[in-house]
Amino acid sequence: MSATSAARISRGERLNAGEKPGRLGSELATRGIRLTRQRRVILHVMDTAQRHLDAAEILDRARKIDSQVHAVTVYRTLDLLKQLGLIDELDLLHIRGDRHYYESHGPRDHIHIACLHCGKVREYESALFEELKKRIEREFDMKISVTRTEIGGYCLSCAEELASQKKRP
Amino acid sequence: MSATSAARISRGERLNAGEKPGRLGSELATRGIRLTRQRRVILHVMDTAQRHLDAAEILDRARKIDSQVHAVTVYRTLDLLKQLGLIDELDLLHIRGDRHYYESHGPRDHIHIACLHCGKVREYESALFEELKKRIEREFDMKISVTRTEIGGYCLSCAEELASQKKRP
DNA sequence: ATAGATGCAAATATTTTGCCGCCAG
DNA sequence: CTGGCGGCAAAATATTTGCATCTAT
Repeated sequence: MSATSAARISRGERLNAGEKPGRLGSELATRGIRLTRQRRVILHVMDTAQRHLDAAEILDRARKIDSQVHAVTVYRTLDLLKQLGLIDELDLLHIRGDRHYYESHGPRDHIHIACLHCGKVREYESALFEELKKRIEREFDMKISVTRTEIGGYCLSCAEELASQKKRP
Repeated sequence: MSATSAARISRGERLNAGEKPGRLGSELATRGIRLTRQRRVILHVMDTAQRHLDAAEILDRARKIDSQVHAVTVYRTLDLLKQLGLIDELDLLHIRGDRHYYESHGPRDHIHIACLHCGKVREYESALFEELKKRIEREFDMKISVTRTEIGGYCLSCAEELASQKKRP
């Protein structure tokens, strides 16, 4: 087709050609992996996300930046990032259905703590958990390469809400 | 249809009418939940499983006992058991695709430790993990009702296999 | 120039739903 | 007897694949 790249880019948030890549982009560049226009957009979405997104949400946000991004490309890019260990795939205890959620993961592991009622997810880093991992590596003769810990319960405000509903339903 | 229950039951493993219910069956009975023929079969499969099964595997095993069991019923029964908190739904880090795996869960939590190469899953109970949960409950003012910890790595034999392949591919 | 990416459509895979007849309690 | 269940088919959802075309390097 004859449209230029610029013409495809929406009016909202945009990615300048010269913009410096985020963490994920740098990682791919380091490994000599081709950085296409679509990948740059998807990586930007992942790099700047403030919460866990599923594939459809990633697609939505990517399209707001560049309407030409396709669902298939999102899936393929997520696969690539998973393979490289640059993102984690979470299920968050299926609180909101069976979708998968993705997060760009930094150098440290963390535990996901989710409220089963309001769905809010908090993160928690813990020396105790690091200790647990070390112990498992020793006892099972195994080098751990990925961990996923999801804990569900009711946060204080939801617990109160539910308790008061129980009194007068 | 006019076939009797007995006629529908296959020649292999079978469930006698008088057979005492396993843990899951007792739980449902206690709660006054109807125990149909199909549920009995599915609960039996879950109660006696020695490893994590996905829905299709549960269906297969159930059909070996009673060929009339349907996929829909398996899904509905699994939902029921999930709701009641009698089984856990695992993803096992998607080692083997995006299916869900189920296990009847006893009184204690355990951590799942999976080899990313051979797919073997081992379980691990840990006082350290219990301590971690207590600490989280305190720090987040939250009553934990479900946890899921999945740890992936390469077991000793797979690590060796992979290392030797690397030398001469 | 060319290996590797993308787009599109169609195929898979998995799980859910509506409706009706059936059965456990 | 009767309200909850299960069967069936069809729908909904989510993800993957084949192939032709395009593009980043």
